[in-house]
Amino acid sequence: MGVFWSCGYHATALPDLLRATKLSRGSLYAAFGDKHSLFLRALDRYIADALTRMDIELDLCREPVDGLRAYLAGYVERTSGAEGRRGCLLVATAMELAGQDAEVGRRVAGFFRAMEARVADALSRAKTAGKLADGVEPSSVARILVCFVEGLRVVGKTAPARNTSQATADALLDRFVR
Amino acid sequence: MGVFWSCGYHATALPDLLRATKLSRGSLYAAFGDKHSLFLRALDRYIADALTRMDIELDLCREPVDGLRAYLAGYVERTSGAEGRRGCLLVATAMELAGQDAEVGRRVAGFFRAMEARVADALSRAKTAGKLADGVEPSSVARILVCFVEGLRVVGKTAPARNTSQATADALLDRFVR
DNA sequence: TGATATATAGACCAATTGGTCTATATATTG
DNA sequence: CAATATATAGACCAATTGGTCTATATATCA
Repeated sequence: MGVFWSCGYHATALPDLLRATKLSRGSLYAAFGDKHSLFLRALDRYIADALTRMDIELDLCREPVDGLRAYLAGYVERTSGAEGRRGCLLVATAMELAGQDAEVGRRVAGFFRAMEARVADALSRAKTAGKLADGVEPSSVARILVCFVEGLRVVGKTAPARNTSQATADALLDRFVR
Repeated sequence: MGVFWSCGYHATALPDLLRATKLSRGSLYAAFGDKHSLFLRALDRYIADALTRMDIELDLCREPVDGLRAYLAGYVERTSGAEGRRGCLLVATAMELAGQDAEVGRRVAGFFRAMEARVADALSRAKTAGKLADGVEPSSVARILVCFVEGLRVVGKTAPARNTSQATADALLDRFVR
């Protein structure tokens, strides 16, 4: 997964994968079929990891607004400095392959849907707890936040300062919570 | 430019470029040096186009808030349906190359800076005109909007409906203007 | 131990990559 | 018209691509 993450699909060559998996050519093809299948497995793992992390951050037991803060803080962390420069396998894949490769496209779309649903759920809980500003619609704000964090990943490629990104995320969320 | 836009840097092969430029191999190399230089030229053109378009949308003579609405509407347009699925050369390049290729990295960072400056300027003008909500800081909101539109480009790869994206953009801007 | 299954290294393959070069056309110009 | 400059098509190149296959180790197990 790491190689695809760092280099992207096309720029990852077989020798890179052999080095990373410590497998021989034969074993790799026996285990995964081909490069594309292996990539799909890596992408699935990346997506699963991201969603379980979200589930932790937006834990149902927690104050929903605290969960959203944690969720945004996580993105700030991963999109600044060196981590930011490394980028995101999902966003890179979305841009590189989602338009042309149907199997990839489905996964990418599914991820965005799943992420949006989780954020919307947290916002709904915050709303019933009376923590949202007037006229804030969970489903709509969920879409805003998803776009925002994915945009952070893009801008993160220029390795921005953590403080700046954190302040930006705070400024955004503050318009929705009370 | 179009080929790189549709396919990305690595996935664009020489024959594609020959077909697109209607040049012979020799002429292409005589004119541009190599694939990388040609790509840089395409990227520069794409960036220049994007910035002049912004300058039109955010025209100084216009009401600044109207300008911001036009700017967002333009992104909504380009990130939904088939146009959305095609994606954005700049975002794709940011994800594919910005981390590894310094020349590309500089251009990408420069573009984000230029875009943010333009948005911040429009917001400043809106603020002095008393059109912004209380406590809205132009520089901070500019960063928010840049992240948002770049996020739109990412999510746009799944070809979302125009109405949804437009409603999302409206909901966001409405939090900042009065 | 000896027999068998599994994994390894790496030779090998056709196709494609980015890039160079030359012989031929096609304009341009005197 | 002839002479020259320019652009063309496409042969050619070494390197690399994803992928297959075989001979050799290395375990596993009776």
